[in-house]
Amino acid sequence: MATIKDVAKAASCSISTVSYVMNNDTRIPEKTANRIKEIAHEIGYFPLAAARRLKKKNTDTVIIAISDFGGPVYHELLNGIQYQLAKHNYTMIVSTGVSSENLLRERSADGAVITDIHISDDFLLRLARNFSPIIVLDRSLSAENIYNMTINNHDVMKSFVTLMIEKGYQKFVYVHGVNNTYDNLTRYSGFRNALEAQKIAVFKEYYGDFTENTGRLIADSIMDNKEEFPDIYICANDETAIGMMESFQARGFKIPDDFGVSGFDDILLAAYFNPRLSTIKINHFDWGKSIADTLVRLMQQKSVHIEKQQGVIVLRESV
Amino acid sequence: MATIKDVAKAASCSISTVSYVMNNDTRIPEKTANRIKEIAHEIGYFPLAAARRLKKKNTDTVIIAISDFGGPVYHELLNGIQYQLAKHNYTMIVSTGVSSENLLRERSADGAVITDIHISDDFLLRLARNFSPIIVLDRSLSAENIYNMTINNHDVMKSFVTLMIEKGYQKFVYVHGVNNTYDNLTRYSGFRNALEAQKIAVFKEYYGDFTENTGRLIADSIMDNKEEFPDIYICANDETAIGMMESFQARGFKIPDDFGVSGFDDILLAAYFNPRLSTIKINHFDWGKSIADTLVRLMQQKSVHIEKQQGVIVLRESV
DNA sequence: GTGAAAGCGCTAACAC
DNA sequence: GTGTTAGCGCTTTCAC
Repeated sequence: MATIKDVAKAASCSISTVSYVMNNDTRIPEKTANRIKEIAHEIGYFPLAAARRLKKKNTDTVIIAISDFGGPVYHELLNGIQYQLAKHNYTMIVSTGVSSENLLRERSADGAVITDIHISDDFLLRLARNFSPIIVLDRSLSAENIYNMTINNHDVMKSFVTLMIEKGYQKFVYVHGVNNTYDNLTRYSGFRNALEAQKIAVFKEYYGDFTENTGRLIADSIMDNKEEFPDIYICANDETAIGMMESFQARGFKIPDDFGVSGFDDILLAAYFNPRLSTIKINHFDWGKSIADTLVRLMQQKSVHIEKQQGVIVLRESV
Repeated sequence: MATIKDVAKAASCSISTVSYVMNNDTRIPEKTANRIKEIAHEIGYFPLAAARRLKKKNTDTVIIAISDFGGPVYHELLNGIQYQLAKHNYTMIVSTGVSSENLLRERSADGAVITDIHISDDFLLRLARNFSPIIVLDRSLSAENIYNMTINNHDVMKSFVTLMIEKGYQKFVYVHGVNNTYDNLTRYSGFRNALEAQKIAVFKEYYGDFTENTGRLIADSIMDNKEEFPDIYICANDETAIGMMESFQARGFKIPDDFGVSGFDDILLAAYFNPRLSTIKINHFDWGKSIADTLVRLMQQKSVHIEKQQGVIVLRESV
């Protein structure tokens, strides 16, 4: 493997000169620099990350720990983060499961974004003693070096349900996402609060997992068991809502005539589905960008001002 | 930041003893080892990746360079790779765009899997001079240190189209994915070859990009322009096929009565869509596992035997 | 403008 | 069983 020594030898100069050139130090005249760059290119030399990191004490890298590579939501979020990070010349690496824990523990990056429910609060709290900054998207966790950049799930869901009550809906069902997750819990409590404020009881609840497929299964079981329909199904996210609508429609039900269905996220498909899905729009790309900006400022020891990412209500045809 | 020195000092031993303990060297008696582990844990010490990598000349890490975080296909592929890599105690990192190139050039891993059309052949060829192994999934590239683990797109597509001819279909349309990609080109040539073998001319071709949304747009434009329908639309992948079917059905067409539609990949939704989509099944999870196994063997300098991942024809209702 | 040399945090060969 | 030490490939201070 070619090292800085090989280049120095081939260029008959010292390794420090090569290092200066590789780092575009202006002290080296252009002519010399170009000659050395050419030699490096020819040899196929590029500085080894491990050596540079050890010396410089930074990695110019950011870790995004996600729970899963699927789903239309992460997609846009990751694109937004990557887009903005690239502007600041940071390298982004995405990981799941045990890989994330390895990378974090060994401090393979200068900053981290966590949205993986499999990583425990304890792990993060320990990590934060030796690692900063950590931005969490999937929980509310307070400690030095940990920053929360969540969505205003509760407030926007409460507004949405209140609006549905004003539109005349009375019997409300909530279809949960993965239980005990921050997103599900906060959306659910917004839902409850809206009903309680109007002294309306919850008609029924179902338990899903944020996927289209489980949405289909829930609707199938409702129809199979001939359960009574509410006025509206408030789903924890769009995918669940779309899965349910697919099953209901397959057996001839009309939405919103027979009952309404709403989602959360505003994924691409939401606007294309028939009926077009009413939902709460989260601009995941923008969210990603602001996460990246905040992370970069934190890594540069600059002050940050964090606000919750705002969801906005999008009324279409399904309610 | 806590280093090995801090632990040694706190434990009143040498840094080598700490190192042995952290690496579970059996020379250190359990009692001592536990004491030192406890101290390390208390201090919050964990070996720094950069230092270890520099010394050991390996990273125990693998890079997966993808072009995009979206889509149901990558999802399963990545899960399969991660699943199998974890068994061998490798850490997996996923990256896109310029991040991938940075990581590869700086040799931040011991092996790489490439499925990102934005990375040029030239880049890989240069990289392969200083980096091995590299497994490519999205092209056919022959050089030392580069290994191809592609799908038998051509052959299985040819078999599928031949079968369709036998079923009586005569007028064939091909709906392309992203042009010039390996997957699209090889599937298309399988399609062409099947027709040529039976002296059947291609009825028409459309140009998509592997997405559901573009599939919808293509179908919309076909109907808007009142273009003549073929007997069957052979789509480059499932998402395109499903997008087209959605649009056709929205305007009252019946599949397969009015015309057939086929896909490629067998994504989860293919089996749930109405009509259930006939397609060519790629088991992406298994593919991912065998990619991981091969990569691990290569990193261990063991011999490998590579075969193309086999697609299998799945006939359902849409043709 | 260029070079010599220290040292980042770790592993492992070698010595005892 | 434990400690001493060289050195991985770089960056950067300091000297000239």
